[in-house]
Amino acid sequence: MAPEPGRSERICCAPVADHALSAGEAHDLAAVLAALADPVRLRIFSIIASQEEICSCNLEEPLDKSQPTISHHTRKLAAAGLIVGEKRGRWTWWRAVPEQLVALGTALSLAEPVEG
Amino acid sequence: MAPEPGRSERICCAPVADHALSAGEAHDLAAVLAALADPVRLRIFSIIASQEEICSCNLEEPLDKSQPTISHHTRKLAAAGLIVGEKRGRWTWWRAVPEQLVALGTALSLAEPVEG
DNA sequence: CCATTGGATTGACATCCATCGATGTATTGA
DNA sequence: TCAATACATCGATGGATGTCAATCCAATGG
Repeated sequence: MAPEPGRSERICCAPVADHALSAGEAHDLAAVLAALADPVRLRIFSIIASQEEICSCNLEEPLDKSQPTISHHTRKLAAAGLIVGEKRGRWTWWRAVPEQLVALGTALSLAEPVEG
Repeated sequence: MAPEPGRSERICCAPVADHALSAGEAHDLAAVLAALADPVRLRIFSIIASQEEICSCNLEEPLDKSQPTISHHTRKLAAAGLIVGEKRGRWTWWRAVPEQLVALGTALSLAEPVEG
């Protein structure tokens, strides 16, 4: 389901404010942040994450977006490792990946208050 | 220094995965995420946040970007409430706003593991 | 085998955005 | 007053992105 299954989008453990990020670190972290930096994707993710699992057919109506648009956004969220989809019968069921979200929160957290 | 000083970009305490975000909540949160969803801005922020304070003149060289580009990015980070600038003499000194980063991390963290 | 349905893909379009050269503005120092 | 400097702003440009209509594909059910 994910377009790039082998691609490692795992976020490293280093908090943003701990040291100056390298170009590579910034690139990887920005990719995951970009996946959430859209109101529609953020709502899609919150709907998926706040439930056990949900199929795409239940996303169009509350978000008032077309089916291709929903498909486009779920694809991006999956590519970022934030959700995973499983095709059962005719429907695709989406689940959130809590580990990736927690890793993102950790990466953004201050290691310790900047000593002033 | 911040282009929209009165604009409230403060992130609410509600984690993304706790409930389905409203359009307004998603809009506000996505705006802050978008500010960090760029490799150059992420590196700028990490440089600023990992030091006490720093002036813009020390950002161009390590990032290999032009002065207008750096100014453009610092403006966006400031608009998102992630950094604040203070003009002292000829230089503008930038400091990170830890509260906003912590608030972002909180908003993204899982409130509690989804009960299966 | 065929109609239906969930949903991915394609193509097109409009918009946003990162980037930089050129220029403007304010401050410093001579 | 004038040159130099730090930085903001403007205008242009190329690339990325959100959106949807049209289409294609796969699975279901008759």
